[in-house]
Amino acid sequence: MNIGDASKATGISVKMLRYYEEIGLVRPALRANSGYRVYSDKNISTLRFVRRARDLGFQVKQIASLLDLWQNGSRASADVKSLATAHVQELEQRRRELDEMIATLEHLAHHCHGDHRPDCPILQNLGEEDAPPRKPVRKSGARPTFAVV
Amino acid sequence: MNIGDASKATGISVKMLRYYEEIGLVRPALRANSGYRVYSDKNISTLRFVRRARDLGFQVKQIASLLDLWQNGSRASADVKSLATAHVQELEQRRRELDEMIATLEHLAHHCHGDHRPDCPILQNLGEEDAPPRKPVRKSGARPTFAVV
DNA sequence: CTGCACCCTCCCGTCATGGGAGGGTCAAGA
DNA sequence: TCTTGACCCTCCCATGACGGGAGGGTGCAG
Repeated sequence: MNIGDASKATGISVKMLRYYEEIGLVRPALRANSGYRVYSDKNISTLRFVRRARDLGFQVKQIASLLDLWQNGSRASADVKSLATAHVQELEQRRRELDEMIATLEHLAHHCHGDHRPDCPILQNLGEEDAPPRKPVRKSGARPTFAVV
Repeated sequence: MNIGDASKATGISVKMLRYYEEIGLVRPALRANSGYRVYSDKNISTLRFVRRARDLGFQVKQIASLLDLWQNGSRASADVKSLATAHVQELEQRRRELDEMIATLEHLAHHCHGDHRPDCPILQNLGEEDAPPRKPVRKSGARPTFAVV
């Protein structure tokens, strides 16, 4: 199987297949004499695992850990579970943030008549003076992930 | 007001204040003889507007549009509203995706006993063979934003 | 043999943000 | 007056998870 077939089989773009290899998430594929990457069924199922984890919003580093656990027969399920629940908590945190934004915006939009007149509670709210000064710090948790989030 | 004070007053980091200026989101601040940026109260309130919009998950380009509308007395509230509701829909899309991930993971984690034994439905699920082949395409909607997403 | 689809590497762009080097400015205190 | 330390400046690089494209090789069908 060449990389294009592997892409179709896994749902991971060709670019990403090469990238995952480059960053060491998966072991380098074997090469044909031509230099083309060659994928085995085992490679494919590993990659499929990766895609699924990615679909669940795991970051590449976490996927690496999951892969380790997956391939290590003597793992403890507790390790997997804690990884998963930690991730769930992060997702929930992001969801809370989204909820807040959505609620605020829907509230404001609901009170905006949305016609030719200029007055609009959305802009009024954004322009108010009482801004909660919130530190210019944004280091923990909630980092951007790939597209899906 | 120097940039550090502006940062404290707005909750935007010094780095970001310079960045917003650089990309043209806000007009360049005046400079003192020393070369230091000097911020007026008006500058501060504009920046506060920016931070609020950012807190609501708007991207920089959208914030630029909002700023235009804000500063343009002859705007139509309909324009603001449509911008806002489009954004809400995007946030809702992301929330749906999060919901799906969370539901799946919680379900799996719930059935994982999480002890010393290796068997674990989470890994089993990720490793299953029936992966929905989903195209390796991810171009529309759902792009990563800053931290909060 | 030609054409086309595929593959290769290498480099750059994205978006919002932080980090740090290397150096100038300013005000308070000794 | 000199020093110290807290600011500020610009410039460049890194992040994460991708995509785009140039420039060139490979492989197979007609």
